[in-house]
Amino acid sequence: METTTTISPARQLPVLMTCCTPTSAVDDEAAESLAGMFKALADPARVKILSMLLNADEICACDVSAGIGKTAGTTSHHLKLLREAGLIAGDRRGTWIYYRVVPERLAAVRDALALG
Amino acid sequence: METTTTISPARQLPVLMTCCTPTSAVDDEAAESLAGMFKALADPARVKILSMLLNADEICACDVSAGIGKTAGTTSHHLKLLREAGLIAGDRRGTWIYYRVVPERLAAVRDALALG
DNA sequence: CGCCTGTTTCGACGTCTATCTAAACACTGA
DNA sequence: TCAGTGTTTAGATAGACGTCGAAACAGGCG
Repeated sequence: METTTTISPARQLPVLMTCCTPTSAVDDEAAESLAGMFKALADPARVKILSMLLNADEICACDVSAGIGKTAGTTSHHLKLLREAGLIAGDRRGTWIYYRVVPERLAAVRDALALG
Repeated sequence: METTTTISPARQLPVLMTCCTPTSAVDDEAAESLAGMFKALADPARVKILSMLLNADEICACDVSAGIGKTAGTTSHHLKLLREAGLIAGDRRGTWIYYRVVPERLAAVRDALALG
């Protein structure tokens, strides 16, 4: 066992970086939280939903099911996961529910991958 | 069933966008591929590994196990997943294997989340 | 060559996840 | 109020995933 790490401050970033220790970089809670956001995106159906939301400012939930080719129940399940991850938000207007992305939240995920 | 989507060209992006259809935005293969990259990041242990790699230019595989607090077998498993996703690359130099991130690949994931 | 250490693979186990059907809930409109 | 449509939840099932211990493999070193 030998530690042979090279520190590169220029590559450090605020989200995935905590300090300068070569071994452990993020604490357990941060890793868990970050992994949770990635997990919310780790499904083709949810990627499709997100891409629909990125192409249109907002979409009716009634269109999502057909858009991803899944049952209404399954679609509701995926929307719930994305909602719970804070990546999308929906509000009911009369009969239908309209969903839209939460840009700040999406930016947070993106920034975690920044290379400085 | 009624389609009530609003198109916003300014928000369209090259990765998650294919055309202007409000329902389906990315094809199945693209969604699958993108979801696969997110899945590779959808675990606290792998997030930690990536953050270690972002803080240091390269790290010895022998340090990863202690860094994430997992068995050698489990650590090898996670490194393999990250390697197969193309997010990290490792080369053997003598006794040890040194890993480093693949910036272009990481940037690809990041760009998929771009809001334009 | 044989030993040692680092790394990977294997087999197994428990948990989580995606998916469906069917039932329950929410809201609108007559 | 009731009927109809959109949405969510419940129950069930099949598959994927994380984890471990132990065995197998690989490369230095005496």
